[in-house]
Amino acid sequence: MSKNSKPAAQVPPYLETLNPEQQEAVLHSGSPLLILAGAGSGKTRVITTKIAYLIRDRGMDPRSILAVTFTNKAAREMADRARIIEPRAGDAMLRTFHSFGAWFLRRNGSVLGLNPSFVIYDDDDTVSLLATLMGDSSRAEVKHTAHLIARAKDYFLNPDDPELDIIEHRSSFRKTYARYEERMLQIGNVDFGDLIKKPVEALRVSPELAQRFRDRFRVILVDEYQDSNVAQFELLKALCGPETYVCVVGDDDQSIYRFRGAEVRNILEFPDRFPGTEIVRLERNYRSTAPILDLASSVVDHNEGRLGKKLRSERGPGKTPTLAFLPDQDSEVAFCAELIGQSVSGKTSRYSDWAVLYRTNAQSLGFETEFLRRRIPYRVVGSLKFYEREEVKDALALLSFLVNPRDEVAFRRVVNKPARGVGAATVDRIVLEASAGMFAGDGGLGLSQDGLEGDLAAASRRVLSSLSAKAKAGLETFLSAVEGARTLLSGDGPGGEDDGGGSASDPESPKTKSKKGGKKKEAAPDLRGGVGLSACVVRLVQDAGIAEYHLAHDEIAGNQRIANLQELANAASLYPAGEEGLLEFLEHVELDRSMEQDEGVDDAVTLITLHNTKGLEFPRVIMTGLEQGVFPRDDKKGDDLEEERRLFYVGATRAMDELYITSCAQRRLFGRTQPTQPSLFLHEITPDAVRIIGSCPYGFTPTEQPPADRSSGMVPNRSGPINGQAKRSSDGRWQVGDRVFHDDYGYGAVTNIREGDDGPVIQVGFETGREVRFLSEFQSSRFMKIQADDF
DNA sequence: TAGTTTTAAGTTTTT
DNA sequence: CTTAAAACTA
Repeated sequence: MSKNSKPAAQVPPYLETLNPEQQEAVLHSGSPLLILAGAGSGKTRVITTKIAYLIRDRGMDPRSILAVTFTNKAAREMADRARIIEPRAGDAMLRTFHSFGAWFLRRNGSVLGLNPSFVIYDDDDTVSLLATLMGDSSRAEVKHTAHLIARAKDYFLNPDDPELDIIEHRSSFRKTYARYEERMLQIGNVDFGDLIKKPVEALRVSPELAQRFRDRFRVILVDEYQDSNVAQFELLKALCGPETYVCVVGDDDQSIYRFRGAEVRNILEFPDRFPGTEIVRLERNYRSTAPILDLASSVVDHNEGRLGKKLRSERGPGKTPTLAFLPDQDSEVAFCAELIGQSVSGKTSRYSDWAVLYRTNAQSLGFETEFLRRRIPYRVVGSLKFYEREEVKDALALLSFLVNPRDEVAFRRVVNKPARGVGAATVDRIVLEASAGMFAGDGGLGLSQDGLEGDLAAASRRVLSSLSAKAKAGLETFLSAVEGARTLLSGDGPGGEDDGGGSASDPESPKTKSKKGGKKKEAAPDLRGGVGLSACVVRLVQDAGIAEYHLAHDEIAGNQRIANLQELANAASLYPAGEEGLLEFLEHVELDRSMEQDEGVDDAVTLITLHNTKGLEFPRVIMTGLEQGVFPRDDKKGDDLEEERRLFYVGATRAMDELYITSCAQRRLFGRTQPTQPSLFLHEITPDAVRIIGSCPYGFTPTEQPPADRSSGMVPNRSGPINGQAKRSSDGRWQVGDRVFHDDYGYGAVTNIREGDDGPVIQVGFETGREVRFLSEFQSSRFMKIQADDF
């Protein structure tokens, strides 16, 4: 309704399929723009089209466009879709806030004294560092403090900021925060919060830098703006000059990241902060049928303090959502499996049409084991377990230390792993020596001139001579491992050709997979080093003894540690050799942990937390665990409760055609079964917006009985056929070819048996392709022999 | 001091 | 019930 008043006539053809509001949003120019986009209103389409339009019809240089999102998934999707409309969109900068911050700091961090080869500390690393600063404090206390520091950075608060009291008023916190910052600066690494906060500081410190960026980015688009925090707002402000075109997109009803500093006021007050803002509302929902939207709205309507908007379904009537009351979580899992199984075998849907939503990651376990048992293919989204594994973190610590020898956290983690006689006392001495080197006024060696400040490798060498023989030898092993990898990394040096490490320029990784040499007790585990970086990773992991260390554990517990290390090395092979490539790899690992585990399974049910569903859609959705204490969590009230309610809204509006909600009468928590109350949100649903099945708790009236023919099948008893016959597991000996079922790995067959030190070791090949070795007569609860006809 | 056993604690949600 | 931290022993 403004300057772009007659679109239809002059609109390019690719815009004609947009509705009038969407067109207005795409064509708008001249003033800041706030797009209030309800769920399923074609928001991503508008942004991608707008990018394409700016390039194609407004003659914008793609490189002058910056679009930021909150998740890597969203960034990728946006890039893909924009490129389809306009190939040159590939040159625009489409990144997450954090990835943009890292990109920025690598190039411009020097104005703050930051070395370009910094490593990004994750939450665990910051806790480790903080622990060294907080000496006698308990682990919980350290974690809490780490959280407060992260929060402070979200709010763009420094240790000396008066407003820091909002976060924590105790003065001891200020001191700890200050010491943490100081230590971080010495180490030369950054945490997540720094990726946002430091760019703002850099832009403020250097007006020339700010001007350069304002000249470069003429257009800035922000997606999911309702989840931005104060620091991100400051970054946006700092990047914007008077000429910059700003467009933010969001939905206040979908703000679900308050807990990590998201500030809804950013979107509520955007028009005040950016004078002259125009607002476009997208209120036509193309995703869900009307009954689904009715249900979602009836709950979120209970929130106060929203901008208020009315979503209309463009799809019209549909199936009434179903609310199932179930006795316990086992029934809930069975209910979902049954529902999906019947629908798929009845050919009314595919597995990939379905998504199971839950509040906490821990809830996925039950679904995983039952789906494995029933052979329902599934995909768990966003479980970042891989990078949290001990062996993977060890390998990454080695690589981090290689890049930044001042990295105390990484050093402490791996210098004495496996045990080499370098104990805590020795490590403390080295750390002290390193920091002494920083301030040493003794001109004796001129230590602080050539970049050796805080260098733990250099400090180690300095103390070597004064150590015991054992510690000295151990430390030398470690140092030479790192040194060897450094040579391999930088010089493409000839590197030992011993172990298939291969030259870094080997064009393809040989697929000559042989059996793992089992019998021999030789030390070197069979890791293969493929191309480029991965050769370096393998070399380092082997030389430093990490591979050997974890191989020992594999034999005992039947774990996958060596395989995981191999997987990490494989991931590294995607990056070029050399320090540049290594930095890229590490940054990717820290910033994008979503493993693309689409291993061939194309038709699979999605298991996902409610938070992770943002931006996604599925034909059929099951929201589980609608009980007080689970969803919402019991201590939630006020603003926090409203946020949980929005989370409900987000979950429900993911559904296109069918929505199911489950609630259990009792649930196991910490191993104990406890009675539960139905979620508050269930009470808030308009009674006729939902069809209820199962036994209703007090306070709920069934609107309709379930169809008689189905109700029995819907809530089956726990004893499946497999369970019944499989119990007699451990009688008799194992033979090659025996069928097994394992709670974690699923179905498989014994492929090899051999005598180990502690009894027979059997090797099992699972359907997923994994080969796992198990020791003797073991954990029969997780692992059992089954009969052929069950299989 | 390293590796084991015992005890306590804990699950939000994520870049 | 599972994991991490303290406590304990060889």
